[in-house]
Amino acid sequence: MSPRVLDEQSLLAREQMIIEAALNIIEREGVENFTMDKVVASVPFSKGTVYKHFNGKEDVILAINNQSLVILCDFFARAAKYEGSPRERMLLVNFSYLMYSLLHPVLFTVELCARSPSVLERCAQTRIDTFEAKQTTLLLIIGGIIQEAVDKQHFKMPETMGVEQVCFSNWSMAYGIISLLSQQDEKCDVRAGLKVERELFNNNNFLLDGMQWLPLSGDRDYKKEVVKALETIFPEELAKLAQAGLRLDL
Amino acid sequence: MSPRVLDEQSLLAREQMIIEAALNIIEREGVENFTMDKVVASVPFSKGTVYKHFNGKEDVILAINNQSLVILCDFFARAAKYEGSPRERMLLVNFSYLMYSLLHPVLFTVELCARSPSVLERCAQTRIDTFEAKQTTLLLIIGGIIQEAVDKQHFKMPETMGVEQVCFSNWSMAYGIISLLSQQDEKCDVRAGLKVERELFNNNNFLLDGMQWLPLSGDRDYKKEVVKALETIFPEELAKLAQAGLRLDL
DNA sequence: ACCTGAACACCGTTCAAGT
DNA sequence: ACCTGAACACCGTTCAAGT
Repeated sequence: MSPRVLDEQSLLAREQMIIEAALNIIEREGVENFTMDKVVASVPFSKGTVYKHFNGKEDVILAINNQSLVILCDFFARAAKYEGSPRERMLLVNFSYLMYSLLHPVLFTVELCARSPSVLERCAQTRIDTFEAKQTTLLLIIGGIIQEAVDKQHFKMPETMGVEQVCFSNWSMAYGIISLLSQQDEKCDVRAGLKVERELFNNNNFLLDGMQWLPLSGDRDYKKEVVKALETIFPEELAKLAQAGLRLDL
Repeated sequence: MSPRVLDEQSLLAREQMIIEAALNIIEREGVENFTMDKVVASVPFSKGTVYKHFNGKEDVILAINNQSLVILCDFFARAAKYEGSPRERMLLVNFSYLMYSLLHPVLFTVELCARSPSVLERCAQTRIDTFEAKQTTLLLIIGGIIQEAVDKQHFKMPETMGVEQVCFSNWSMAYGIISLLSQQDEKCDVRAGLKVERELFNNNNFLLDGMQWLPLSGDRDYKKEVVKALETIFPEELAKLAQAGLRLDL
């Protein structure tokens, strides 16, 4: 009898089951209470099999994050293809990141954990490679908008910078704001009076104005434009947020 | 015989010993390998005593972070009192955060961990309060610079914003850049071509230019000023970095 | 009043034994 | 070739017993 070799198909299916089981646990109990034992218990395979797919618990967390990035990527793409000036779409991409963090708070929390050094250091290199690749995809969407702005002469690239650097400017700005303000549950001094959507809007305008990316915020009512555009791009998502009592207040 | 009651003095001394032992372990083995067992083994008290001081492992991590913030606070203060325009000092405060992350990479890593939701959720409320308080102190230093810029009419506060919001703009910008670029060890696509000091410098100028905070970057050679100021404020620290092969390349 | 460390439940990971 | 789950080492946390 020839040795049966598992086809890639079913291997992937199994991996997918594990990832989904893990996400379920995290959604019910929080990342901080996530364990491999619980995963194994809620999946029809043994520990050994689970460990054949994943280096360990941290590796599972990164795997979840890698999947989440597909959702985020879709958000980015929808924002990027909106018809509007490049600058407006840049703003919209950042707001799509915010939408993502609000609609999928657990996934966003997983992302924050996945990025923390103590987790990343325990992951399989191939999974880190996938993570990097997905991240690059996201940055390329931003890069495309920047390139278009340059082509349309809305924006003149500073001599000392490349496209990747302008990408990173935008991304790190949004990441800083959203990650620092996303742990909203506590009643804490520091974040009092800060509204994530407003800070994101303001900072984005400052940053792009500082880059001289036209049209400047003084010449356009970006607030109105963003509100309108979001309703076009994310109608169902906004409804879902409103249902949860969350309303963007620009 | 009257029951001996431990004075606060020795309680604090003991807590300090535990914190230092923990930091030692983290410095040797990394946050990801930090355990309470190891702490107890390297300290002359029993498990029970350690747990009398700390809610658990995460609580110890936050305690370390709270202490580290004193060092960071000193860095901020030194940058803030440099003689120079408010805008220059704002830039310097952000660079002092960068200096801190380079000089104390382990402490900065601990900060990233401490901020991650899975850790924060397990800490004692009083320790979280201390964390918030220290954070507020940091933001107040930034706030003082902003206030001074307003007083000197270098900067007109946007009508829709308060001082805390401008503080947060600056802080989140620096935090986003430094935290995303600080896990430098891996050879990863995304961060290729990005230099943390340069991105921080550029983004800060964009942000402040966008805010119309005078003097604008076109009217001043901030690069030269920052280099000179850092040599004045952090001479020993820069030497230590250079010794480690790290040189700020603006 | 305070401290100790044994004890327990749980977790991560491995690998010899099975099919 | 692949899977299983017992086994092990370690970890976090508690608390009855000691001083």
